[in-house]
Amino acid sequence: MKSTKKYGMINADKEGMKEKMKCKEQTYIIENCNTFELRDIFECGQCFRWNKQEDGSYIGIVRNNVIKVKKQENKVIFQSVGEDNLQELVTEYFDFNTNYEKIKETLSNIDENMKKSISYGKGIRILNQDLWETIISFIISANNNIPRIKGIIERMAKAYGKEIIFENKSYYTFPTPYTLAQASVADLRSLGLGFRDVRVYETTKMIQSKQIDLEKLKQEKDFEKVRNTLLTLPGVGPKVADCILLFSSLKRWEAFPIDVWVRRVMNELYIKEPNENKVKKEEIQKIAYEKFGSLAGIAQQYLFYWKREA
DNA sequence: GCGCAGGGGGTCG
DNA sequence: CGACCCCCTGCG
Repeated sequence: MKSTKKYGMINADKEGMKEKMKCKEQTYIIENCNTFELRDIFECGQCFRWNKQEDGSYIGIVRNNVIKVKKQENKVIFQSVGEDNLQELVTEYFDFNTNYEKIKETLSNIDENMKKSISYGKGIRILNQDLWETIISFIISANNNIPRIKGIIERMAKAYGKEIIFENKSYYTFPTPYTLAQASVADLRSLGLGFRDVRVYETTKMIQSKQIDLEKLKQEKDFEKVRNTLLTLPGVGPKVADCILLFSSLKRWEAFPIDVWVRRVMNELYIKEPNENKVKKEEIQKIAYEKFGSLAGIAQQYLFYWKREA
């Protein structure tokens, strides 16, 4: 592993502050990197701000940083412009302190289905994404499709985030609760949120005012308490709550988001009810815990990715 | 090519 | 259990 640092600049933010943010240009390389496939990580449905480039690399925005990732054989190369130390950021965000080889082994021993789905999505890692960003992103995901979700988030970032220049192109950070709270319902509607405008507006107000304190929520150990708190946010129902629990820095692998794809695959593999719509969520949940235990969320991700792509 | 219908990572009332 | 915004996609 090696790491280099240079210093560059990005432009001032949109709040009219004249001083320029100091921004590091960094590179970080991991050799012999197991369990890391760009496509598996970025296309398995957990994130919305990574885009494939023509050369096969991916560029994404993480906190106040733009990161480019490419893979060459067993080597992963990260380049960034932004505020944070790249090595620390990457370690946390890509969950490098977790041993996925071990998790895959454990799950593979459960049954043939898991074995197959893992060999399909062998490079998946569950990202530790910013809690606030994950909440808003998955509220937007309700009854929506991925290209449109991505478009909405990009427009929100462009309107309320900070600009960062990376390789002569502009990127925009995800808005903070404070900056997004300046958007009216009509502003949000004009960004294309549709009926989700009120939900995002009200959730933003609740978080910005600390009526719901995300920092405190991160400290809370009790799973059901955290989940129930999330469920008080407008636009957050059971499925969205479970996505937030699983894909954010809350990092709760016991969360098991059930959408139409998961229902389909769970029914097909384990329940075998002729009419899959008759299967109750509670039953799917129960079977998931019996089979996968505290790794249910990760198992879900392999199954979801496998069935959806195939 | 262009226009149009169908539907989508659910939530809420 | 139906409505919900609006883009994206696919087909004619």
